[in-house]
Amino acid sequence: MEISVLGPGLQTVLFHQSPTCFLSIPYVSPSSTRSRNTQLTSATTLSGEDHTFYGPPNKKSTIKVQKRHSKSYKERQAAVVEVQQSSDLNSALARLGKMLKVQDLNAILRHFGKLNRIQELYQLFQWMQENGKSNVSSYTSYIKFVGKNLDAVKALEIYNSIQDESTKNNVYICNSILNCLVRSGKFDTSTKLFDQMKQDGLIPDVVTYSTILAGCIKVKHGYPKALELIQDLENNRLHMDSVIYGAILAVCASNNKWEEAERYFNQMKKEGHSPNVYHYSSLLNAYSVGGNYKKADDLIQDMKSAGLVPNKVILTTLLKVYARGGFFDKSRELLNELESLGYAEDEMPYCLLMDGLAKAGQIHEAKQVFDEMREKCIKSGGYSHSIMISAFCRDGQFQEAKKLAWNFEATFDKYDLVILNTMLCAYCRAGEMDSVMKTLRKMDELAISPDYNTFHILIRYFCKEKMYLLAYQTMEDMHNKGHQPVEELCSSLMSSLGKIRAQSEAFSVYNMMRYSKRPMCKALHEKIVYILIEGRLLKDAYVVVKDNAKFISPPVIKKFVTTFMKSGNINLINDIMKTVHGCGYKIDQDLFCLAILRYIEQPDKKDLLLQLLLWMPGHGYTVDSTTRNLILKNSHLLGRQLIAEVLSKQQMMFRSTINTSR
DNA sequence: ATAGGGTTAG
Repeated sequence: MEISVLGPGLQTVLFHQSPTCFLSIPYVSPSSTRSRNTQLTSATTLSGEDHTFYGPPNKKSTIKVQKRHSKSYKERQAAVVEVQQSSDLNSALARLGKMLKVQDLNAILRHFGKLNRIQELYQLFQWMQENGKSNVSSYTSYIKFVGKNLDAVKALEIYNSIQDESTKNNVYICNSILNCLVRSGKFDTSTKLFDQMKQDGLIPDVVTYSTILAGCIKVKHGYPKALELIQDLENNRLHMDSVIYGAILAVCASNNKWEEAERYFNQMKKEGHSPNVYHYSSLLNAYSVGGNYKKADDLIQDMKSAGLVPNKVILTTLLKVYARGGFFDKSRELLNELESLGYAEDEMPYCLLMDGLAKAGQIHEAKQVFDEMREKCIKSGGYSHSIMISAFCRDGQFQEAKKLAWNFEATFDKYDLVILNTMLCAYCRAGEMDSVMKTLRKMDELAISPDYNTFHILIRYFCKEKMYLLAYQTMEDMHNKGHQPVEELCSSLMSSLGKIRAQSEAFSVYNMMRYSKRPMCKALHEKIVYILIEGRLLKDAYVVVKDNAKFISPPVIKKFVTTFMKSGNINLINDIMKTVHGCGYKIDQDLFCLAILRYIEQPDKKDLLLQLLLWMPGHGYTVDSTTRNLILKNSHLLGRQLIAEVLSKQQMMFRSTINTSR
């Protein structure tokens, strides 16, 4: 059929087996031989488009070819449009698919992708695979569009389903899937996959590095990772380009690294890249944390002399520098300038000034800016409320904070995690239980998951209200979600739970701290042992003592052993003695007495008593006369003969140890 | 013949 499309005049040329003809076969994934064959046919058909394959130069024939060729091109173009517009994709493909080349199908694929026509995207790609009309570019685009439609998992599945190794290592395909992961916030997955790809033979290029670097901007601890990537890039003899510089500058800015940002900025200039407004903006932003207005002003001058005009973002960022630096007169002046330029129509510059004032302790002045915004009817998305509510909370003005939170709810019907946390904080501090519960229900309705801050606010509040079990449950939730509460909060909750006799909950809080990655305060071990003794959770106490004896004071160890001898599991008595002794604790005579009393009460444990008596002398202990008499008095229960033997043996052994040590 | 980045607020 291809022949009929191209016209009979070209048959000989097309089927003439010249070596160059093979060169025109595009790269095809060797994953399926079927794909290869079909590709070969279509490639042969297509090669007619390339005039270099038409043999010796012959002007006349070339023109002729071109003419015929453009006819087929037009037909194909028409078919592309028809497929794109058809209401039944599969039937259109059945009709027209065979005359379309892979690149035509790829164009259709991109067309569907750009219009988010996901269903057709899936269908078309499937058809292309089944008919052996897909290549590396098809995968690249397909993965990109599947990922763009927020289905990074699906995109990853597609990538993982690729069998052929060289396709899997293709840098375009790798970059495409890595970009999907980064954009959907799966940064860790992207870096792990990147490492795997390198191991499997990927040779990354600058695009690969800029893709991963982009992920470092939004992620915490992104800075060291970014440096590692830059190092890796240099080790691979690649050069940083303007895009890479843009990304690393943004990473520096969001990690408060102004010196490093400055260094990269100068380096890029030195290498002949002209910074654009984004590069300037990132560096300016890096200066804002330190409020370094002198550097910021110089940078603006530099920017102007490079012929760039400071835009709204640049000027707003400059305002941020002034406000963070506490230069409120300069900030106000710049805000006026922004107003006259029409750059202060939304709340952002006001927010920057307000936040700067509030953090400098000038709450009243911050509130004035807030009120000024209302007077000027500045558009607000709720940020200014959030800033003022936090400011009031920080300043201890909980009633004001609460009122503003209510005002937020009355004014806006839009919530996100930050405003919910801010409101929660205000309600908790003001003791508005109803509003707290209402806010939590709202959060649940909106399916906004609580974060570290939410949990902390709630736990603190429940503790303050003496609702310790609720605080405990909240902490358990927090822990299960993978957040580690700060130690002070754990420690205070642990003590409070101990006081209300919820000792096993207290122990559970202790374990949350114990098995977190952070080092914990040594005094907590002793604290929990005390609580566990109170709760008669002696087996748990034993575990803590065993693991942390060196942090536990002798009186508490003594209290533990005493309690254990009286009411702990009798089978563990000897173990406890040995362990505590092994930890360097000198066991008092009254403790042995207590243990022996337990054994006398339970004659079936006489073997354990004998073991203890035999263990003692070797470790510097012997029974005193009272205990000895006690044993002898009860020796009928234990076996007279045996007891007499063991006691005399103990005496002999003890004497010999004393003699040896002399 | 397909892949990449960057700016401001809670």
